[in-house]
Order: sequence, then C-alpha cells, then structure tokens
Amino acid sequence: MNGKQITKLGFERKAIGLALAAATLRERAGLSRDEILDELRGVQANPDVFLGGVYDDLAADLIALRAVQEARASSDLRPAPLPYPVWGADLIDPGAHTQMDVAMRLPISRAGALMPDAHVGYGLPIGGVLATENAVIPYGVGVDIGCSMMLSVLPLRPGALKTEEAKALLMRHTRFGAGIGFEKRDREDHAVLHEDTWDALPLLGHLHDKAINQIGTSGSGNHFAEFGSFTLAAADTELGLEAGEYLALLSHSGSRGFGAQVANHFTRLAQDLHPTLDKSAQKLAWLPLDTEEGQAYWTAMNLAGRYALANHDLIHARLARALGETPLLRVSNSHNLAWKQQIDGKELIVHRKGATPAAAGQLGLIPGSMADPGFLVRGRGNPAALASASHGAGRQLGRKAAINALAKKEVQAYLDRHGITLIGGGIDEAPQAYKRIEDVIARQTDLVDVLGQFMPKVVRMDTGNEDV
DNA sequence: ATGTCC
Repeated sequence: MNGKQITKLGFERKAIGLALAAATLRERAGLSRDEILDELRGVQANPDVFLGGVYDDLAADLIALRAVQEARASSDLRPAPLPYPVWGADLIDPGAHTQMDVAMRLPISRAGALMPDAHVGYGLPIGGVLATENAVIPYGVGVDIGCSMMLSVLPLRPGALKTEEAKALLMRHTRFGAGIGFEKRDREDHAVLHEDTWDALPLLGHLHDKAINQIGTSGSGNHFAEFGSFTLAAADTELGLEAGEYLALLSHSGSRGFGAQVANHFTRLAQDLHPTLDKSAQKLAWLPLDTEEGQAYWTAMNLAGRYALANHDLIHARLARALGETPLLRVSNSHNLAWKQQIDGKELIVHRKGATPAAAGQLGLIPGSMADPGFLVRGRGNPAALASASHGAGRQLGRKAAINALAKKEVQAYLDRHGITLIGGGIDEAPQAYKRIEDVIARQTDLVDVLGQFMPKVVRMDTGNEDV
C-alpha cells in the first residue's frame, strides 16, 4: 500500500496520512490491496458509519472537511442580487443601493425593499428591509436593537405648557448620553427588569445591572424627547380623538448600552460562524435560527426591544405625572428589529433597520428632524414593501459632512425660523443634515396614510461633539 | 448607537 494509490482515490492533505495509517493496519490484518481500497472508498462515501472503528481518525477528518466545505458553500453569495423595489429612488444615495444589492445576494435572502429615507449604514443600509429564511443578521437589525418611537397625546392645548416649563420638565425627567443613567434616587423600576428572560442566557445576566442603571433614559446621536403640538385633521374613532390641536410628547430612544452589547456580541459570533463569507458581505454575517446562537440572539434581541419600549414608557409616565395628566392616546413602534412574518405562505425573518412596521391598520410614527414635523401614520400593508415604511426623514449628510458643511449660525437660524427651543443637540443632528420629511412622506403614499402631524417646540437631545 | 476593544 502506498501514498500514490491513496492520492489516486482523491484523499487530500491530512487524510492521506490517516488513510495510509489505517490501510497499513488492515494489511497487517491480512486484507488484500483491493479489499482495502474498497473499504477506503466506503469511508469516503459514508464516513459517519466508520466512526469508532479502525478508520475512526480518517472518518472524523473527512466529516470535519465536509462541514467546512458545506459552510463555505452555504456562505457563497448569489452571482446577482434578487430584485427589490425602491421607494423614493431619487432621494437615495448610490451607496445605500450598493449595500442593499449585497444584502440581496446573500444565500439566505428571499425578499427586500428600500425605503425613501435610506442611507448608508453598517451592513444593511438604514431604511433597508430584508426578509431571510431561517436566519437572522445582527447588523440587519442594527446596533441600537429595538430603537423606537413613542407619542403621547395629552388632554391639553399646546399653549398650556410654556417654553420655560417644558425645558424644566425635560431637564428634570429625561437623561441623555452614552453611559448615562438616572441618579440612584431618581431611578425607577419597570416590569421588564423582572422578566425571567434575564436568567435565560449568561450574557443577559451579565448585562442586567447595566439595564437597571439605564432604565428610563435616552441615548446620544439622534435620540430625543420633545414637547410639541399634535394636529389631527379629522376626528378618528379608532384613535378616540376629536380633530384639533393637542399638547404632545414625542420620544426617540433605544436599548442603550445593554442592546449595544448584545448587538456587538452576536455580530462577532455571526462573523466567526462565516469565515469564508465574501468581504463585501462581512457585516451581513448571519446566525441560523435553528442553532443555539441564533435562538440566543432572538431571545436577547426581543428582550432589548421590550427594554427600549420600557425606556419610553418611563419617560412618558414621568412627564405625564409631572404635568398631572393622563394621555388621551399613546402610540409606539420599534424601527430596528426583526420579526417573524408570513410571506407568500412561508415564515420569513423580516429585518427592519430604520424602517417602520406598516401592516394594514398598524399605527406608526415617522419623525422629521428636530425642527420639522413628524407624522402619525397608519400602515397600508403593502406586500411589496413587506409591510414597511420609512422610519424618519433619513440623513442627506453624514455626521462628519454635516459638521464640516454647516455653521452654528445657520442651524440656529433654522431653529428660530421654526420656533424651536433646543436643549443640547449637535451640528451633526441639524435639520439641514436631513432630507426634507415632506419629500420622504410624499414618496410612500402607497405604504402609509398620514393621520396626524406633530410639530416640535421644545426639544432635548444629547450634547453632541459639535454643539449647536 | 455605544463609556467609542476585537
């Protein structure tokens, strides 16, 4: 028996040595060369049944090799992206299209859509909707898992709250910024902190304290809490509101450090699981849902989603309590999350990364900038958009570009023109850094109906790197 | 988005 004969059978590298070693043992046991070659062909064809015997090492090596090859093949991108519809293509930069094209080449992708506020993000573009089969992409959800909106419509006229009082309330009852939590004596409790889910994974147990410390707060970047006037053009029986103008509170917050650490942990895990994934798609690495890792992400992601809404919950409860009022209406929606959704009779995983769920009849909130109107919308359940809409106006200038291109003076002039009082806020969040919300709304009339409009008056955000 | 470390 020699290496040449074994190589001829198609064994490679390490397997050649292992096959040779096993063949030698079989020769000693008295088998002929042809009998041994037959056995080796058998191991090749079906290594699993040879585990534990004289061919154990060889069989194990072949099985490992097969797994690597299968993983590699299952990571291969399609040669061309699946087609996907785009709303407001004239508002979307080429980079977002390029990112969506890569996403639609993933072997797990089944359908997708681009919303009119789309712009470049990590992995999937912001404003991207992606339906996959039996897989979830951490960067298809985003770093701020469960990032969401909440609106409270109060039984007061907009003029009932003076600017100075609104400022004082926001200063007392909201907290903004990376790493920030309420001071211990002002910290509140919430049912989400008492869920059994925190014990389901070591990672969640580890992050529980951070979640407790940061409950009821808002983050940095585009997160905000603002008082303004909500205008309902026509009485709406479902909303239970008469037409008119109301004082309202609108907030944008997420899952804070807790969600960010969940996102980073599973993004790393997903990338480790797909070492041969094409570099262009590296940030779109996924977790199969039928694996322990995939299930763990699903559990953690949904907890982060509930935690983010709990933050809004406390923000709105504190401010309503301080005003001594009970809201007439409260609406909320997550816009960074993945959902199980039936599509053409099949259960798919629909990722919305900066996209508002817009199933038929579903209420949603699409904010503009700090100085522009936001909209209460009702979804139309458009199947081509996978029942989605934009999550806001969307950036037209990146953060750095905004800081370079805009002067404090012109931002302040914009705020003055719109009668906005701003606490905190950075140049990178200037209204001029965003697309015109009116244009974005006009591009999605087949995705949502506009029910009401919210105009901000007193806005609180984190103090950015470049203050306004 | 995040005490900016995978």
